Amino acid sequence: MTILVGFIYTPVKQRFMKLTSKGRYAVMALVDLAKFNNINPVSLRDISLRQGISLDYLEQIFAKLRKKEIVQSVRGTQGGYILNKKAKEIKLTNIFEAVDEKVKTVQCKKESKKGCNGKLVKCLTHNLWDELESHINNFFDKKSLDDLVKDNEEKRV
Amino acid sequence: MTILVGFIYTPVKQRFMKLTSKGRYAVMALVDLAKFNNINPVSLRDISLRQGISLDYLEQIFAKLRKKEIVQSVRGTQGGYILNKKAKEIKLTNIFEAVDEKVKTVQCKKESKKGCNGKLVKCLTHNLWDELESHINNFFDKKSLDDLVKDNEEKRV
DNA sequence: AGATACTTGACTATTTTAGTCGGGTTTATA
DNA sequence: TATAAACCCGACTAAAATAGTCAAGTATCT
Repeated sequence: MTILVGFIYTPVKQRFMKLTSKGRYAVMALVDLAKFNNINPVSLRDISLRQGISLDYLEQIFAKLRKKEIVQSVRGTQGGYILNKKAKEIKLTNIFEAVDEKVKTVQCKKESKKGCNGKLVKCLTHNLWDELESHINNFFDKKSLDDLVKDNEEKRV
Repeated sequence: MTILVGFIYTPVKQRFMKLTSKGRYAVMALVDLAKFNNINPVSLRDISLRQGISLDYLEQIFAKLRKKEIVQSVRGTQGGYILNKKAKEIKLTNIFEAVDEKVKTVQCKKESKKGCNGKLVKCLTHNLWDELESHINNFFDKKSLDDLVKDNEEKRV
């Protein structure tokens, strides 16, 4: 039963944090790319086969990565993708940003003079989400593609 | 174009990490409850009004919290909910678990003898997701409801 | 010329989210 | 004892997001 008097309830439909297959695929594909990125470009077909990701979906993901200048494309036969920066300089944050995975936990705008949820005060848990956000982003900011490749090589030995 | 020879591609539809309004509402509501949980039970109606969360939705959320014994219900007039444990003993992990917010980053089963994605080896980024999972859960395991209430009181002063 | 590979954009089945809605039952109090 | 406040329960749903698919290109190497 919803009977609210003198109070307009405005639903908040927005998801406030996500991390899905798209982001995971992007990272997996880039680690693969970084590993095989010696001289020749790596084709999406190869990545698709090795990593078990739909080729069509990979194309979408790489279009985004290209726009954000994380990879460069080489067209034609023997073409593919190469990294556009050193693996050390590509942080997880950059990758997730590129493919639209947000780690934004607070939907209240900092610029606005109002508090959260249209109220005049900060919501009770505002600081928590702020903290959480930086906790996670801190992790992503530190981790580079290079770390992942090295981590992977170590485990192989 | 998807032309894969000798390779059966099995899509993974599963989201691997989420944290949405339901979890946020649960935490907000419980902080509210903990603050006003002195002698009398707190009604969902009051929480709804104070926190701007749909009453119907709150009822769903509290049903789950009750099943997990985080809150206790008091029926009848002047009824409501009370905490079933000390605020110090209720960790964020418990809350998120209760309302089905998973922080499970790896979909590969640890028990299975196979690796990830049905392959024989771990996927390239397996360790990353493992690390991320414990990084986040570590944060949630430490934070208790009591911390949040105190944090809130401090900021008021 | 032909094959390989990237490029673009539209389309879609399925699932999830964030609720709503309608009917209960329980209990304090007037 | 009537009533209203509160919890209880299950079904339903609009909208959005996800994880793709599909079609029709263009560029480049051999």
